[in-house]
Amino acid sequence: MSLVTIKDVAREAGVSVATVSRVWNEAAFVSPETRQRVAEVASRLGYSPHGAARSLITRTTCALGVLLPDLYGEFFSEIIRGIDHTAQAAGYHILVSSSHDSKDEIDAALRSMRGRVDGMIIMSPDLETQRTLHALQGSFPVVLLNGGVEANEFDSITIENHAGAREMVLHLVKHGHTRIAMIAGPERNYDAAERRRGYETAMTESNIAHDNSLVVLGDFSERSGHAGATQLLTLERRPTAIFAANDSMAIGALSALHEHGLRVPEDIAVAGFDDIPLARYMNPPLSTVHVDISLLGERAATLLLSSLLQGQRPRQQQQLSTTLVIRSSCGGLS
Amino acid sequence: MSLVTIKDVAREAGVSVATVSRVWNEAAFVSPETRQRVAEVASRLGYSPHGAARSLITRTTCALGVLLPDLYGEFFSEIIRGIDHTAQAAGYHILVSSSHDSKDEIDAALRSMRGRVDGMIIMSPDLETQRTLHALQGSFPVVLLNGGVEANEFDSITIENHAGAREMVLHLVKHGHTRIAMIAGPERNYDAAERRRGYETAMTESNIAHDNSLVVLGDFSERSGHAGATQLLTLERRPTAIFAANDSMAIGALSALHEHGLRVPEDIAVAGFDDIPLARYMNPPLSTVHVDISLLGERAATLLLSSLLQGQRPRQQQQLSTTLVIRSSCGGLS
DNA sequence: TCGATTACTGAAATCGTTTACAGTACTCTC
DNA sequence: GAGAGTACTGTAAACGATTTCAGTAATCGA
Repeated sequence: MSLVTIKDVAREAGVSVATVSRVWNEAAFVSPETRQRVAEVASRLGYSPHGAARSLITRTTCALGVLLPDLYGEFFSEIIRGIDHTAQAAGYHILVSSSHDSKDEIDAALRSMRGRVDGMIIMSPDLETQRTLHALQGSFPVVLLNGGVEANEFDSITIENHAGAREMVLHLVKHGHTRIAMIAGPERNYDAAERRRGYETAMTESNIAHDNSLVVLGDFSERSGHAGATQLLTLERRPTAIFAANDSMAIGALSALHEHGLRVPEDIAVAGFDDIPLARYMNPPLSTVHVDISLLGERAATLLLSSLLQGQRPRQQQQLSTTLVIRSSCGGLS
Repeated sequence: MSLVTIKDVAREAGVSVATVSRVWNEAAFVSPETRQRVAEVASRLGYSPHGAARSLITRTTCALGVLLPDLYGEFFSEIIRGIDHTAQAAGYHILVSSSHDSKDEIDAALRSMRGRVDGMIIMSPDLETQRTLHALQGSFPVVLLNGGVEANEFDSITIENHAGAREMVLHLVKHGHTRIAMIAGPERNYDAAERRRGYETAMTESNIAHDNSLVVLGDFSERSGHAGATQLLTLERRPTAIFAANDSMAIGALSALHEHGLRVPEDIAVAGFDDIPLARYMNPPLSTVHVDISLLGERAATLLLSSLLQGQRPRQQQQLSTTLVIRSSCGGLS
């Protein structure tokens, strides 16, 4: 693979390396014959420039780093998909690294990506790690997903977690539910915290007394949703609706309810958050707060690319809006 | 980010760049005082070595390239997850690139990764592109996922598609089904072709006359599974079981059946392939052919890493075995 | 015919590292 | 006190590209 260098091509074609480089980059004036000959030799030898060497001198790698907390489920695959599509269209690669929760891990990942990427997209919903990022401010083009850092330190895109959750809960209230349970996400997770806050806001606005036993904690996995719902069913006064902080947990909850012989939505309503592609194929189809996840990735990549091209410019904070998608799992189709 | 170089550190610490390099790589003898001083200056200046420069001289990038057909759904997120975990543990990064179907796209992706990765994991189920890969043989460490290339050209890992599909269909037959439909995958897709072949083998072995109208084509998406099932329901003699070439399509099929008011498995049995994490949370829980997808990724990464370390060695062809997971969607729990 | 312009090409510096090689300054050993 | 080792450190040559600068040959206008 990396055996044939620009020198080989130059020697074989009887020109200097400079000329080969010029042919390759279609830069300056090269006579048609020379260009032709070099191109021919290059393709015969199977030459393609060495990325590292190139980026050493051009000071650009044409690669974006992507740091994610963990690669699990459709949520992350959709994000990566969005980022990759946008990056690829602009001729960029993406360097993915997952499972970075602790400060040290993030630090290490950042260091080891130095000189390999032109900028980074970081999704670090854990509230703890925000401080690490703080230090890094300004030294490197970064786009934050689901940050929760103070405004204008970084470019960032956040989901309208609070508004979306509030809206869904209000919808449930509107359809007569008052005992609405929530399967919340990890406590230290920013998105989870905001969604929970949205739930609480809606409950308060609806003058429903707060009942702590109605909120159980999950970790965004189907398994934890299943466990959460099971726990809720043991309550003396059973909730009439369950709002899960993401679709995976909602799906786990659905399955737990079925196991207990409960009908959804007749006996108990269920709603999720994210609208992963599978949500509409559930039985019953899952009502959820729609987030265009892949768009989230696209936006992040676009933002990062624009900041690479434009250099210094004011930081941008974007919000990704959510919409209610009412299917039949919450019984509020009317 | 890339402002502070080894020279800066050297100057600041009053030593040569060689010494700094030695401290960093913990290589040769450096006096404790010097080491201490250099380390202190380095961390004060926030130095970390420039990846490109480093890999230029060391001729190693500590990165693996991953070429995928498309990043969609849990299947791919699980694969990437498996690869990333293994790579990370070995101190490697992964460079992901998706949506490469045509020969030209794969070519371009391969070229542009030159000098940026030490080896590649390629998943190119399309039978067409196999020829492109052929050309590349031997020039670069490559592990193929779901290949279908002739043995011993590359390291490869393939799923036991044929055996798994056959086993599932035999299971359905054993439970009394004779009109078994299949929602197959894309025709030019290797995995899809093998799974279909497994279905046909099982039908033949069971002396069930082949009925072409029982096989409809999908593209591995939920949507196409939904469409496929809908189509099958229009048949005069309705099938009593549907075997989908992957879980996403099976899930789509489930949803179509529910919409038509059919009970699963009482009216019609459904089975899938892959056992994505969600399968068990379906309603009813989906019977499927279990594939440890994340292990597939891990194995691929492990294989590639070992070939990087060991250099030339005989090619390895591994098979990833499948197991039947009978849940209630196919009614054969007994 | 001469100088200027144009069109093309090559030599060499550069990017930020690693590493072979060549010192230097000790400490031992006899 | 000479020679040999040891422990450390610096110089400089790579790695494979890009790019500035200068040089050459051909063409052109006067």
